[in-house]
Amino acid sequence: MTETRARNRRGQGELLRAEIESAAMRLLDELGDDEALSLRAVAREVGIAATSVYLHFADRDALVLAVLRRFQRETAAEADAAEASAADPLGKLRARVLRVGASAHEHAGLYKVLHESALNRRVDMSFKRSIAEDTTAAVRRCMDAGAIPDGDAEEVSLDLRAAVHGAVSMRVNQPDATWPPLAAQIERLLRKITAG
Amino acid sequence: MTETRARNRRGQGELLRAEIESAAMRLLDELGDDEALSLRAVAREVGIAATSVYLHFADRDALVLAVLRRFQRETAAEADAAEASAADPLGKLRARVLRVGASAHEHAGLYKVLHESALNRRVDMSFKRSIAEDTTAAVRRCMDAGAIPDGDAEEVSLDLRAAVHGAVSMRVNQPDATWPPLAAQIERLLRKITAG
DNA sequence: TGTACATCAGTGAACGCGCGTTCACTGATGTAC
DNA sequence: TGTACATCAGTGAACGCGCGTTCACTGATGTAC
Repeated sequence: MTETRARNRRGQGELLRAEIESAAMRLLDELGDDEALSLRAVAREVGIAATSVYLHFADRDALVLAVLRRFQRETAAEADAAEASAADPLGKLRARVLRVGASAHEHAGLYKVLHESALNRRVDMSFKRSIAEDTTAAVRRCMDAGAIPDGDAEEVSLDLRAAVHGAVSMRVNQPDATWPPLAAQIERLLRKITAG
Repeated sequence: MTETRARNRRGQGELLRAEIESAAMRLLDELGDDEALSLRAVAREVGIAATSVYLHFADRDALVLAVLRRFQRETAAEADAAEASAADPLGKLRARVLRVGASAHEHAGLYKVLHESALNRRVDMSFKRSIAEDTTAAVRRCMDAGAIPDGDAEEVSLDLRAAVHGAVSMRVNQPDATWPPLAAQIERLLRKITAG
């Protein structure tokens, strides 16, 4: 907490940027609310002066956005990896959706900030779109392969994302209630929603 | 805004309570975030001194909770009325779910505060349960009447609520994106999720 | 090899802000006599 | 019918708080000569 932090060597100033981003990511995941994240708390966590954050980020929003972009990038990469580990199109879709759901559940706070915070009203977050598009593509491949009944891939993808988002959101927002396992519910929703 | 407000007659002090609650409800619906609601803003809206709020509410949380209880009560009543206006069990379930979805969509901010705010972590909000229970009961009546395949009513109800919550939440949190009509999506989800 | 100096990494004091809440109070009004 | 007074509805000043952000600064370090 109050331990002193060695100043970075000349030319290594960018290291602090990464430290600040990581600390903000940790705090945001705990808080689940971008407005509750204070720059001063981030600075305290890292062990620097509050003003040092401005060496690397224009303002608080810029810091939060950097964190969210990173979370989105990591989630997308995990989903791609999960998809790659399955053999057939339906297995790939299932693996992708399960992985996205699990990532969201594991990083409840970040998930909330990304999808439920007031930032969505204030700044452009179109970088979120890629996960939706990847899911739609996986649905379409299932249809093309005849693994699920043919239909409107966009529509099925939308229904699927809505259902998974809802299942995750309920658990994330009421963590103290008792819930059946998320994975089982997601598999069931996938089955029901992709059926003709 | 700054207009003067006549003091209530003796014995009519409770009238201010209702005015404060209504103003808070309006503001919360706009803000969609309980932490963004300031007592001083409520007082400004009503045209009273900030301290007057304490005549009727112990603190800010008490005011917010009063608003949420009222929103929950009104939504439940609307859902009951919608259900009553349909004839058969499946029609009743459909009417109920559509009405709950529409209420949420119409009062996006209140919906967010009720279901997505940090209040859920901090205080007891078990009064929310009744809407879930009413949905489960409606599902069970459909099963008993043979209107939908027999099965685990709790499970079907959970899936249905998750899906509807997700469909609403996406729209509420990204109001600027383009979305297909909510009602059509809810009807489709209802069909898919209640099918055996 | 020595040294002046530009640059880099980071600091600390200070600003104004709106907030929740406490406290002692004011002044109109209904009522007991 | 008149009046003293208790009660009710509401006020205004003040508190301490943590916040985002600005600004002038410091001191170590690498480098040009």
